[in-house]
Amino acid sequence: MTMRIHNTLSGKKETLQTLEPGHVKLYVCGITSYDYCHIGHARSALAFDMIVNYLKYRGYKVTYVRNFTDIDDKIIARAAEQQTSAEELAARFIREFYVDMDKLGINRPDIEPKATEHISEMIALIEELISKGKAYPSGNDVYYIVDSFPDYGKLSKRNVEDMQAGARISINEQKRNPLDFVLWKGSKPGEPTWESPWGPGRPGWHIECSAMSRKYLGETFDIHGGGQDLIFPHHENEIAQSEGVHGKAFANLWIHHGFVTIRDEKMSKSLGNFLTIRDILTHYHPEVLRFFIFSTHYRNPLDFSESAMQDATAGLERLYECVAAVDRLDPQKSDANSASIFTDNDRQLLESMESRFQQAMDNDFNTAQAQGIFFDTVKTINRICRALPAVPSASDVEFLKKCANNLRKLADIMGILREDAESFLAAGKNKMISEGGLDVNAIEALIAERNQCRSAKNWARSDEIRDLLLAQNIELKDGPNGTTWSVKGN
RNA sequence: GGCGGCGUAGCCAAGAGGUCAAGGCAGCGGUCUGCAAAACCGUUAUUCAUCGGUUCGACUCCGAUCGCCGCCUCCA
Repeated sequence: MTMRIHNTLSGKKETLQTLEPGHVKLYVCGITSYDYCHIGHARSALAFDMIVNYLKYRGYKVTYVRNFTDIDDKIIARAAEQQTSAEELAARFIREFYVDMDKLGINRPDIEPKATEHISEMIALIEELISKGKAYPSGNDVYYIVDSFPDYGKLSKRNVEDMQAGARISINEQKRNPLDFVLWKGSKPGEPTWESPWGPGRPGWHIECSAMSRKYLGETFDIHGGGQDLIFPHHENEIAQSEGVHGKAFANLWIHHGFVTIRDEKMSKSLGNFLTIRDILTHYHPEVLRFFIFSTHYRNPLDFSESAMQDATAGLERLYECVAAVDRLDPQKSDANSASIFTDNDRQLLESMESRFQQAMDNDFNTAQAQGIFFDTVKTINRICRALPAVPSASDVEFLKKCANNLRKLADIMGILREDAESFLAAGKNKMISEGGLDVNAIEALIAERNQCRSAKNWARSDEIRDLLLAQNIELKDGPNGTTWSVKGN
C-alpha cells in the first residue's frame, strides 16, 4: 500500500515518492508576523501537523521546515502605526504565534528559519539570477525577468499572455514588464535596511522561500505546502526563482489546503469576519477545533459556525465517552474463565480499524473518512460495553482496552483523544457550569431531594425537580450507581 | 474577462464506472427506565444541481447549462 497525495502541479493524486528512500523533505510557508493568528492560520498549521504525524506514523523520517516572514511591507506599516520597530513587532507576534500553537498542541517543525536571518543567502541567490540573465537591477530594486522562464504559470495553470491581457497589475516604471516581480527593494528612509550590491534595501517576499528551502532542504525537495492563496503569485514565483537558477525541479509535490470561511466567505479583515485562534480557544477546547478542522478534507473549504463547532463538540465527546467507559472497566473484576461475548463480526470490525484508517489516510490524508472509522469503532465498542455482564470475560476486557488504546493512538495523529477521558469530560462540564453561572451545591441538593422522593415513589415531585433542573439545561441520568448530571449545550 | 475548484439526505460530510451511496448532528419507531436522559437496535437520499453524450452499466468519465466559491494586488 502506498500513499497517494494530490499534487497541485499535476492536478492529480500521485503516489508519494521521495528523493531519498524513507525521508520526506517538507517546506511549508508560515506566517507573516504582524498580527495575531486567525483560524485560517490554525488550519494551515494543523493540516501540516497532521500530515507530518501521519508520514511519521507510516515510517517516514520527515524534515519539516516552516519559515517566518519577519520583514515585509505590512510589518513595516504596522510597526509605524504602533510606533515600534519592525523587528520588535515581528518578534512579538512570533511569540504570540507560539502561544497559540502550543495551546493547539502543535509540534514544532524541525527548522523555523526567519527571513531576516537569511539576507546573505537571498543576496547570493539574486546575484546568481542576475548572472544567468534572469534578473535585472533597476533603480534601487532588482526584478525577476518572467519572460526568461518559459514554464512560468505551470503551477497556477495560467499563461503569461492571459495575465498581460488581464492586466490588473499596477504600472511600475522600474519594471521592464508588468509581470516582473521584485527580488530586492531599495529601502525608503526610516525603513529596515540591509546592505547589498544594489544599495541599501530589503528582500522581496518570494525570494526568502527559495533561499531558505535551498539552504535547509537542497535545490530539489519532496513537498512544498501552503494555503491555496499562495499558489499565485507566491509559489509560482518561487518556482521561477529556484528553477531559474538551478535548472531543475524545485519541489516535486505541492500540497495546498483550502480556506476557512465564515458564512461561505473567505475570512478577511475588510469583511469584518476575522476570528483569531485565541478568540476561539476562549470558547472551545483546542481538540474541538482540531476535530472540527479535520471533519472536512484539507483541500475543501471549511465553513466556521457556532453550530458546526457544537457538532464537533458533540462528536468529540462521543469519542471520549466511549474511551471513558472502557477506562472504567476493571480487569480485577473480570473472569478469566467466562466466554467472550464478541461475535466474529465485532472482532473483525475492531481488528480492521487500523487498516481501514490507513486506507483513508493514504488516500490524500482523508481525515473526514478516518473520523467516520472512529465512529464505527465507537459504535461497536459501545454496543459491547452495554452487553457486558457484571463480571465480564477477562479476555473481552483486555481486548476492549486494546481497542481503545489503538483508537487513541490513531486519533493522536490528528491530535485528538490526547487527554484523560474522565478529565476531558469533567472539564467540559465545569466549563458549562461556570459559563452558565450554575450553583453546584444547589443542584446537588435538589438531586438529593429528588432521590429521596424517588425512593418514596413520589414521582410527581421527582419529575418536578427534574424539569426544574432541565430548565437550567441540566440533564439527569439515573444509573445503577446513582444519579449523575450533565450540562446541555445550547 | 482569464484560470482553478465546488454543487451528495433537514444540516455537516465521505465515496466512487458495476451486488447495499460511509460517518456525524437533527428527526422518527423500539429496547432500557417509575417516567426520562445516556447508550443500544431499527429507520430517514430508488438517488448524487440540470440537460445531453460515451459505456453492457455513471453519482463517479466527456460536453453544455445554471448556481456558488477562490485566485488573477497582500493573504493560510
